[in-house]
Amino acid sequence: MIQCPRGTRDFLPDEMEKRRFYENKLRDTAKIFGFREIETPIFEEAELFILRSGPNVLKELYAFKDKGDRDIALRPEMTAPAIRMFVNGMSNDPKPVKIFYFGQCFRYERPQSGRYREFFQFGAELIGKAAPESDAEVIGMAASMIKSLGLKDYKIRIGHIGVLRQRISDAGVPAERAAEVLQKLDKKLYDEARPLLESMNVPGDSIDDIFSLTETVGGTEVLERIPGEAGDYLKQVTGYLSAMGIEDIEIDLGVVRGLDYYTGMVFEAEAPALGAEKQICGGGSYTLSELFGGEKVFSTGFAIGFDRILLAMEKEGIKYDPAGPDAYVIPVDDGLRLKAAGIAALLRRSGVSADIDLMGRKMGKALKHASSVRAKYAIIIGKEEAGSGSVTVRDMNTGEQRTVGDGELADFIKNS
RNA sequence: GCCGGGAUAGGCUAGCUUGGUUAGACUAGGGGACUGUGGAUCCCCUGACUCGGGUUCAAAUCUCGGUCCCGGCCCCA
Repeated sequence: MIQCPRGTRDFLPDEMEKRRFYENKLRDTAKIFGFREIETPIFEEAELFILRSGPNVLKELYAFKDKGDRDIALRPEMTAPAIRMFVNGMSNDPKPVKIFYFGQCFRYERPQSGRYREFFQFGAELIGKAAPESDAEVIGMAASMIKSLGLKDYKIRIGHIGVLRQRISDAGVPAERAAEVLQKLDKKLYDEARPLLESMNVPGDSIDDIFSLTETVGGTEVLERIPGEAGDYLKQVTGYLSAMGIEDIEIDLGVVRGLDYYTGMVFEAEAPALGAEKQICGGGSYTLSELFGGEKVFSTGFAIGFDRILLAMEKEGIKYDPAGPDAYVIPVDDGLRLKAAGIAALLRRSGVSADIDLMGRKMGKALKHASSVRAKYAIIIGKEEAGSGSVTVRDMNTGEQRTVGDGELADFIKNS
């Protein structure tokens, strides 16, 4: 037997129906916010991702040479492709450009719960503006998406990478070593960060100052403790969010987010029930287009880990019930199979989902089968009714039956 | 990449400690009891020891390695 490659999954019909249902909830929310869907290739030139994330991403990239000796990589995320697309084909579109995408991404990592080698991301980018108002629009959409799925136990945290970068730079950390420091701070590894900073001749009171900044966590009231522009900026962001009715957010200047290209506001959402892989959404404002040969354009975006958020919903007991066909057509005997095929076709032409017995089952077994495929109605094609151009319709929940003329059948089912 | 725990029909499992019947049950699927009425009951059938090597008269069981899953570390764009 050949199994799925490590870290990949098959989606059986019940699972697939559920995924489509929730994907479409996310799409609907994005459209309501005025975003439009795009699609980019599943593989790109490896260079694209190296430009965005640095050469160390290579070890977790599905990268290979194609037959034309091109360096290709399966996409590990979709922000870089989206911005590449913007630079190539949308840079003169009216601003802001608001786009969203849904698709699979690939990372060569050790799989565990909520982490696959092939996984699905839903993301959006607002390109052409980075201001409190547009940042709030993006955060607000992310929050609406999570809510639209019905997830209850989650937390959204907003930070500002600019203020921390500035403080580190002011303290005398050379620019090329900032990432090292930020990485320790992201994990709140103060015991490791302190000697690191000391080795860069950062004075002790500056270190304490940096640490306390990353510990600025709480409701919007902690914004009072953030001096200067960044504090004002976040105040405005939360002001807009509040006007949009979004209050359940936390300020956390310890939200660092790994990459260099984030410039200001950053945010993430987590579902605590998921344990180690609890982050379900991450984003912020950035500039990336200039790396791909375009003009420098400020953008704000985020991505939702679709697999993880479904997992979190499952842990909360959110159930999805797959639907069955509206009608299941059963001929009473073999002489009526042609008529049954005609009735099924009639229903389908009218937009009623209709399944039909193809196994040659007898009445009893056929009804049982209709029940197990969750049909709403069984359409029984019998000799007696056939004479008068009608069929028997059985409500599979109540067991009630009535005779309906062939011509009225589709409307009868649609209107029920 | 590192540490640890697992894997028995489509699903859920018994058996493994202490090697020895035809690998058992439940569920599912197909058929029948029942020739035009389901979710009940009964009967029949289908269907599994993750893969490969080793030990042994004999391996689901002991052992080594691979694969995959799970928990944690690293990473997490």
